Amino acid sequence: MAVATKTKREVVSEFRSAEILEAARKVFAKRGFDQTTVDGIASAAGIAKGTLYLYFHSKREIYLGALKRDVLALHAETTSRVAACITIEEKIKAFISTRVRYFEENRDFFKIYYSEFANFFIPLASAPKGFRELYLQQARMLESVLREAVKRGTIRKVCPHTTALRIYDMTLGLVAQRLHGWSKADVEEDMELLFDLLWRGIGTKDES
Amino acid sequence: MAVATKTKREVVSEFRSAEILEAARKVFAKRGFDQTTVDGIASAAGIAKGTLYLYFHSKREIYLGALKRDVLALHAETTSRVAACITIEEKIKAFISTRVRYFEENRDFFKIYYSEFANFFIPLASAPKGFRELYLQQARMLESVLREAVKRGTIRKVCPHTTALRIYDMTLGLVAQRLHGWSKADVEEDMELLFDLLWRGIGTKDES
Amino acid sequence: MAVATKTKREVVSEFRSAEILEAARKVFAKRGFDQTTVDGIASAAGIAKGTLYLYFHSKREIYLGALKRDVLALHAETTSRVAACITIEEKIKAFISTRVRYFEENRDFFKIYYSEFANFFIPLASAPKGFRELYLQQARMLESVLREAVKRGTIRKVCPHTTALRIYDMTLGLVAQRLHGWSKADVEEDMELLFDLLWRGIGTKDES
Amino acid sequence: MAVATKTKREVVSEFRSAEILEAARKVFAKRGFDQTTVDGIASAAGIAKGTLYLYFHSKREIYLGALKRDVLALHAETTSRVAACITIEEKIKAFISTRVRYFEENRDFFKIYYSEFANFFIPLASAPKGFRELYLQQARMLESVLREAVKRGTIRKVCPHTTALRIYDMTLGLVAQRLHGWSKADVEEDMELLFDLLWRGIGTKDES
DNA sequence: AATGAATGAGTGTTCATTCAT
DNA sequence: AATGAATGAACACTCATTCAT
Repeated sequence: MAVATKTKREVVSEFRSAEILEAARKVFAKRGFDQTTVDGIASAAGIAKGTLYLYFHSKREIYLGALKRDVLALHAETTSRVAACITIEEKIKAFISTRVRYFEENRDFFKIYYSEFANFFIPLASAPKGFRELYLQQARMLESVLREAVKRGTIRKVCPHTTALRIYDMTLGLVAQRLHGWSKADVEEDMELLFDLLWRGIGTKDES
Repeated sequence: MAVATKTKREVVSEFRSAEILEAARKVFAKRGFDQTTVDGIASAAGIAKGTLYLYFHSKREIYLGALKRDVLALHAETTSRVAACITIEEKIKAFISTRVRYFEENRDFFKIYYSEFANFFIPLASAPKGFRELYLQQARMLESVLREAVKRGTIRKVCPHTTALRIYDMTLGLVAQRLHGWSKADVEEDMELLFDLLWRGIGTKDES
Repeated sequence: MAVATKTKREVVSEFRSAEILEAARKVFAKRGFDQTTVDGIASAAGIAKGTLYLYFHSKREIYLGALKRDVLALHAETTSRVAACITIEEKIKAFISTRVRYFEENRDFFKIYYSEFANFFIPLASAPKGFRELYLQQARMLESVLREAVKRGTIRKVCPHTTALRIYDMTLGLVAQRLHGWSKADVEEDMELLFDLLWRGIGTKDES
Repeated sequence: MAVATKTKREVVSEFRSAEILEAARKVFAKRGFDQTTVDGIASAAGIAKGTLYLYFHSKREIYLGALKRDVLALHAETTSRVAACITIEEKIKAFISTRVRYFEENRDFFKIYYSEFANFFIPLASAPKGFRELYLQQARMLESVLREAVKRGTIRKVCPHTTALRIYDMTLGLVAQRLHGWSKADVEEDMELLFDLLWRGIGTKDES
């Protein structure tokens, strides 16, 4: 029973935490870290300010919490979908589409993710310690996919490291520009164009 | 003589402004807009806080001033170098190399530029009014270059708009990752790889 | 119980507000609006500066709050006491004595009231919007008393408007000079002399 | 020649001082002491801020200077005009009319004078040291006129001290209300009514 | 567990005064 | 004498965090 009680408490607690993080994500996405007030988060979450501090130790922790779950989820999903593909072509497509879709469905998350990414040189008060590494892991995963493909001769001898980073950049950039409304095409088309550019290059030699 | 005096004052004034902006750029690059204090800028510039307000009306104005000159300079230089090239190949290379070099030589500027770029969805207190448009102009310039090339058949039928944005993304990303120390190659090599990826694609068909 | 709790909170809150206003009145009376600092009010009230802002939105609001309650109380009391009298003689005496006594008992309030009154041409940052009207109301009330008396022939045909203003002036002046220590007489005597001057004039014709 | 030069300098200097004070009076009358900036005075005077400090040691000194000359002039004129009259009736009329006219013609001065008067309990940063005495002198002058009249039996046995203060109050009040636009009558009529009230009282006994 | 009142360090901006030219 | 750039203390207001209830 003690176990049951504890479990129930934990469940309730986790539920509350999740609620708070969801509210926080909205506010952080709209205002950024510095312009977001703890009061704002509290009222968005519909709870008292003091209550926040029962679940998190600081504004910074809330921020990281709001990022972390999604980052992990996104990375896990990306990794597993890429792994599930067989050909290099499919793997790259999976990488791009998983990320783009996740971001499209979680725009608030994207805004924070992207902002954080761009602010890595500016060690924000908000800056997580091991987050840099976390972001990099995805590029590394893609990198190893490319390395394997190069080794097998499935693609030409590109530098897996920099190429992975370029794909990473373009994927993020694609989502960003879509959010800005700079793209009128639908997601599928945008992703197709991105992949096409990547896969075939812009040379004239063998247009299909 | 009146002219000389006036000129002298103006020169001194402009010199001071430039000094302040240089100091401000450093601080903003290190801490970001919100975490930067006016006191911090003042002491970095080696002047009293009140003196700042003789040259700028607000922290925001200092920030924009710190961005604006370089943004305009970068854009002007990019545009003129691209225009000076004849072939599409050279034009794209010029676009990439001008920007990458400028950023490499003005790292503080890059940090602010990139951060501002990534925070466009988050209308920061610092957010300039027409800055979004300014950034976009560069992509548009590149876009028209691509459109022309497509029309002439110099490159295959890519979408000029999205392709331009991709190039923009990758260029910024390249610099960002170099600043992070994620690239051990020298700039030339990194740019070459980027251009190569862009130009030839990652397909195996005609490796040289 | 919910009601009780709410009431308790409200009571505490109102108590705090009142405490703050009382402290504020002292400080404003001693230093005037501009020379009073919010820190000064806070420390006079024995609370932290931030706490002030839980009860008032701005220094100005504190200032107005410190004035308003007493202004309303004074005006209400004056009006009701005057109304309770029957003869014009009693009414005027009531007007004078109510005001003089209230001010004598609330000297800090008087200083602010008087200062505000004298600064009506100088639209202070502190200047309330409808306060001018509020002050004027009292003169108008007295004016209508005088008008009625003139109509009934109880007093001679004076101009009710200007006479009311003169009485208003002299009443304020009396208190002011007493506060300055320019009068050695007791309040009753001072008021009696004022009324006497008013009522009989300074002519020699029918000295009693 | 040395004398001449010095004199010339002094003349120029006094001329500048006067110009500054005139400009200062306008600004102080419009904004009050605290809300007036030295910059504001300088630009109203059409000179550089630093130049002000060649003629005055502080903002406070400018303020006092802006008051002092007029106060002395007003007091001198009042005293001389009252002295020039023979009957008590004329003397009182002269007291009132001299002051009212001076104020009507120097409204900026009045605003400062009145404001300062009302702020005597609030020892403003602006508060002059011997100014209190200066204001009081006028009342005392009038007081001795009244005392003499009482002694001679020209007026009834009023308390000269308090009566003088009442006349002082009403005179100031009259001007104040005129400036507020609360009086539609012309100056002469307003003064006549004031004197009439004073002289005959509001009793019904001997209406004329 | 939940609250929200209380705190006080921190910030952008103003402005009287000084001083080198 | 005249200037106006430079100064830095001062101030209103905010907000992350704490804690008594």
